[in-house]
Amino acid sequence: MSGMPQRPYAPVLERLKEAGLRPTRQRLALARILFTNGDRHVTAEQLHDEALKAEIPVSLATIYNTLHQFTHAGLLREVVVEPGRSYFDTNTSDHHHFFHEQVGQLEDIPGDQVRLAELPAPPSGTAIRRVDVIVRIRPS
Amino acid sequence: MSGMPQRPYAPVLERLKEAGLRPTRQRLALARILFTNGDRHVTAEQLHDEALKAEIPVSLATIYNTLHQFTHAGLLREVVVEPGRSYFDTNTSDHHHFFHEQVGQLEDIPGDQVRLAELPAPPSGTAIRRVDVIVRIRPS
DNA sequence: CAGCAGTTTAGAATTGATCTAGACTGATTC
DNA sequence: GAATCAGTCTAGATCAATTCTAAACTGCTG
Ligand SMILES: [Mn+2]
Ligand SMILES: [Mn+2]
Ligand SMILES: [Zn+2]
Ligand SMILES: [Zn+2]
Repeated sequence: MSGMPQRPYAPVLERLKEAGLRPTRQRLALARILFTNGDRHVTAEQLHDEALKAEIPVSLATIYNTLHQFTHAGLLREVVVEPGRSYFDTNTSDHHHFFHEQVGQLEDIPGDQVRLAELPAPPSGTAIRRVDVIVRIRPS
Repeated sequence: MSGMPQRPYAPVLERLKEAGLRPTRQRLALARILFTNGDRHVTAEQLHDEALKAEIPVSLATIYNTLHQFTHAGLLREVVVEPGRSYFDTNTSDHHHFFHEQVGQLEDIPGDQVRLAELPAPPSGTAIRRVDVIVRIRPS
């Protein structure tokens, strides 16, 4: 047992380099957790727990640093749906979200499934940076 | 100087009674600040400051209590746009928002100025509780 | 392999919000 | 109007998420 890691580091290493981020032990490990498991929406706390379970002792401060660096590098996108807690989205393409309030869980809505037929012009002197559509759902 | 207050208490008193909330000194004062100045988007901290400036010493705990009671009574609506801070909206009609990120300020978009032409069905077993559209803007 | 900018980290600090338990008060009853 | 009491208010403690700090560490480059 235990030869090479289940998942290769090469692709995420490449992503970090492209983003101009030094591929440190912690960043590599976190990038692998985040980017080799399909689209994800994680909180800092969740990622921290996962890292520790995967035997990667990372401090919470580094989790926050890394999440923000990845976000600023365009590898992640921050989504705010609840006061007091941020979610980080590995899907950086144009899309929107269901938010399951009881569970605190985000789910993608493909970008083409929400059409904003009409959108007002931004107040003069301002430009639109991003449009977020949050569809809040609950068990029925 | 100082006869009757600039703004009458009667109308807000009426609103409180209708909502089944006992019209206490603090609730009356806060309701007057909130509801007799047009549509507003305030944080707890902002409302607290305003109250103190208006010579109405209210504790921060009461500010939070009141904001939540008003929200649950349908007099206010909570809007989440930033991690770590909630805004309370005196406009409870169906509408959406510009959010000026640099300033931390919300601005109404009339409900009919955003049309969601297409909206996906909610995941089975769930129902839509509310749809929030946040248009994030910045100075250009 | 020396040097150093960039990175990580433990722990303290900050922030917005909530909780607690006791004091207060608006409404109701006599 | 005084007594009563559920509902309300408040100071202060507490909490959860996040950020900050300053010192140790580590990936590069020369
Ligand atoms: Mn950031
Ligand atoms: Mn609430
Ligand atoms: Zn997403
Ligand atoms: Zn509004």
